[in-house]
Amino acid sequence: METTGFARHDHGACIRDGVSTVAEHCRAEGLQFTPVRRRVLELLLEGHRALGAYDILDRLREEGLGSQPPVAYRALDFLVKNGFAHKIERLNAFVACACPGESHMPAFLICRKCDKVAEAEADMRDGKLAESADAAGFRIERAVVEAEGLCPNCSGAAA
Amino acid sequence: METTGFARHDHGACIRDGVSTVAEHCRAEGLQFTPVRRRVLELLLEGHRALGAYDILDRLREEGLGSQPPVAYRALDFLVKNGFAHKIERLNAFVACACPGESHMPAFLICRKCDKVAEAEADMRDGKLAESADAAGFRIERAVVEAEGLCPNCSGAAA
DNA sequence: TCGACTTTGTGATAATGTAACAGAGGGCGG
DNA sequence: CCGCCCTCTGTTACATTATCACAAAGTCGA
Repeated sequence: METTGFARHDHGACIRDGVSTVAEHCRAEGLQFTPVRRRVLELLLEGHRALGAYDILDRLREEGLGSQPPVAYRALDFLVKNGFAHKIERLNAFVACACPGESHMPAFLICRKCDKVAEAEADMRDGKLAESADAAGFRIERAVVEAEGLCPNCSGAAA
Repeated sequence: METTGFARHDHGACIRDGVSTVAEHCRAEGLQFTPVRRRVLELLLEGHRALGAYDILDRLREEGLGSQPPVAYRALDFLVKNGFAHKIERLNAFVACACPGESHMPAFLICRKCDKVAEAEADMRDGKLAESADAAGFRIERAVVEAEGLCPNCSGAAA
């Protein structure tokens, strides 16, 4: 999988595609893609940035879609549980998934300057960590992989 | 680096060594290894478990070493900043570093049953993630790698 | 001893996340 | 059509995690 997000691309299509892909998945699996959930996904897709739950909540409030924390958290839980979004633990924030519905071990590249987030494939089944875990008899079920640094745009502009 | 923490070992020595190694580093670098900081490190070393800031604070309070959140957070900040402890983002909790003072890219194996945490070496400079990052022109500076699963002890006992 | 600096004590508050329960709405068998 | 079940939503209250600001105390070298 390639790391989109930093590269220039047709972002309007990016949002439309993301939403429609998720909508289709929901239809296929009998999940309810309600207005709140759709709107939260759209917000997450805007900008490939991680948004805090309260940022989301503020936007929902402005739009009359809900005003209390549980509204935002429930929508986010739904998206995360079904693989349509991910939580960035380091930032206590959320991003839309780059390939919704596909089961995968996501890794994230977080730019510390512009806060954009790109998704990459981690696949802990190879590499040193897997060896260490095997050696210790540890069974990895999930993994959080979050790399922080400078994205190509910010790397050139200012070190 | 091997993943101690799950293996049986002389834990008394483990704590003593951890504390004295850090003490020495502090002397060498002119850092103040104050009673609060020392005690927090000891608490973290007890059990190879991640402790929340407020767990720490409760213990400090019992012992008359401080009663307000900033006391615990400041000691933890000191330990983390100087590489004597790490924060586990997934748990909002802290663990003592397994090899204090050495600069490294730590990874963590977190048992979801007994909550023990072992430290391993991640080294993002090889593997798929590094390739993806390179391809995207992203410069990785730090990385959070936290694997969750079952440790050897819990894996045998109950799946 | 003085002065600059670091560390600690303390109260207040911000930011993030949950529990619990009542109401709204939709599908479906009767 | 009715009533039931189930999911989703609205809302109050609260729990947990983390930071700010400022004063007091300690450390250390000149």
